[in-house]
Amino acid sequence: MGIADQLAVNPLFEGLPSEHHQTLARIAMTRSYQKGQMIFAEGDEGTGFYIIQSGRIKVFKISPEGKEQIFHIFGPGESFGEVAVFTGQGFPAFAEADAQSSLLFFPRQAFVALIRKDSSLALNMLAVLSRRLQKFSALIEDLSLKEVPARLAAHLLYLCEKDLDTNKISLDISKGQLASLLGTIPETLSRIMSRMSRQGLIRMKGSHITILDRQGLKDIATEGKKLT
Amino acid sequence: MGIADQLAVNPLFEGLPSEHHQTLARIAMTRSYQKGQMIFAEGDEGTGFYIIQSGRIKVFKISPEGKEQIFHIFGPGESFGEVAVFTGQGFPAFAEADAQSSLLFFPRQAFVALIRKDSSLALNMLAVLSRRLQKFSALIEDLSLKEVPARLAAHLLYLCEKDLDTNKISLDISKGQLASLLGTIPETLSRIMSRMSRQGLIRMKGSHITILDRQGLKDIATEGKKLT
DNA sequence: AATGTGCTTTGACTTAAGTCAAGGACAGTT
DNA sequence: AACTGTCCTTGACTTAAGTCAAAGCACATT
Repeated sequence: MGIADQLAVNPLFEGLPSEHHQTLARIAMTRSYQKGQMIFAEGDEGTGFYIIQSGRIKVFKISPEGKEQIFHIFGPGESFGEVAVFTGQGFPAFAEADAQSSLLFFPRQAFVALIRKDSSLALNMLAVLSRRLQKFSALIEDLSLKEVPARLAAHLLYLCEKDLDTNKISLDISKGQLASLLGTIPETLSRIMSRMSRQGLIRMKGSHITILDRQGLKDIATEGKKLT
Repeated sequence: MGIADQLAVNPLFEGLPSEHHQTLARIAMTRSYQKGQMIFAEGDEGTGFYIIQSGRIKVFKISPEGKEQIFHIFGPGESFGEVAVFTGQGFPAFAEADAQSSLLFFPRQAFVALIRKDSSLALNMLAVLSRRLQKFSALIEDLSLKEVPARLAAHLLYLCEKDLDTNKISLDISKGQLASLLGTIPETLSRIMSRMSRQGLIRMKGSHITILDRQGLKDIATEGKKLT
């Protein structure tokens, strides 16, 4: 499948005339990264943004003490680094390959020129950023208003929605990373997971989790119900 | 000053041809709100967005227990509620007038039609949303990676940047609201402020704060230095 | 000046979650 | 099968920040 065909099915570019997909494919540059390799650092000049062809990218910040908060882990088809393109300031966070990854890089100038010409592209980009803003709102809400058990419960239910009708989840990230994604540390996550197991809310076996009591989790996630 | 003239100096609309300001002024509707009046609730359908002519708007979320996290307090010239326009989903938070306010409401359909025609408007909107995303990133970072003293120190320095060269700040919101903005509660904020006073970092007199040791605050805000 | 109402501060206490340190479990390699 | 490194779990302890309750203050109104 050519690059233009990949772009045609991407939410950012869907609905655009196919000659625009051609143009986009021409300005895009393919870049490969090893697991653990840094893509950009916080403060780096935002010379463009990325779309993931394959692999997985972790976007995060680091505290002075070295603790890391993962903002999001992006997978194939998703884009990141757009914000710096439009603010003209540096990247607001770090990005690192979480697995061997292949990315498409869109240079800023060329992309902005395109967006100027095609207002559908602009609206698609507005939709993508707006949705991200919503995600961030939810994360802020969780971090400041909810305790770790609630955040975990919400996250498990979220993961479960993807492959609905089954109650089995297989984590595709390490528990340490999950902890960072939830704004906590591995020890705390581990303790809370065993409490949830003991209470019959979930069953855990390595990276496989089965949800046993959906309602129970929902109560903890949204109703402020406590986990004993 | 007519509405079109106000719009011409708004970051969202600057640089646009003046006939577009006319058009925008035609589709905008003026709405007034009393202090404490709700503008929209979380989940409400996003039928448009707002620009503040005068007054002050608080955008926030509420936990099941009733605790509130303020996302942002917007003042004259700023816009809010855009996200729902582009995601097509409901508003992700509550908005309430924090003072008697006069707003301009831009209905979704008409505004999207305009954005379709004018790519500069689209790019301005992208810049506004991107900057908001950056702000949110910073808030997430603070909430998960930093303690309350660091958040307060950063906020004081931020307030101070606005009216530079003087070290005096006069809070235009209550300390309770400041606490909520920082993701904490009034009691905790109060204690930390008196610790900062005792250490000679700030002087406090009602809602007037003087920064005595800028570097000291900076160390706490960014270097993970502790407040004894 | 007196009263009341809504912030703000302070004190004593509780609690969620982080730190430090020690074992386990597990996967891949030799 | 034994080894090695990494990740996960558990336990004992510390700490930041939240809760509850009681003053204290300040400002507006009568």
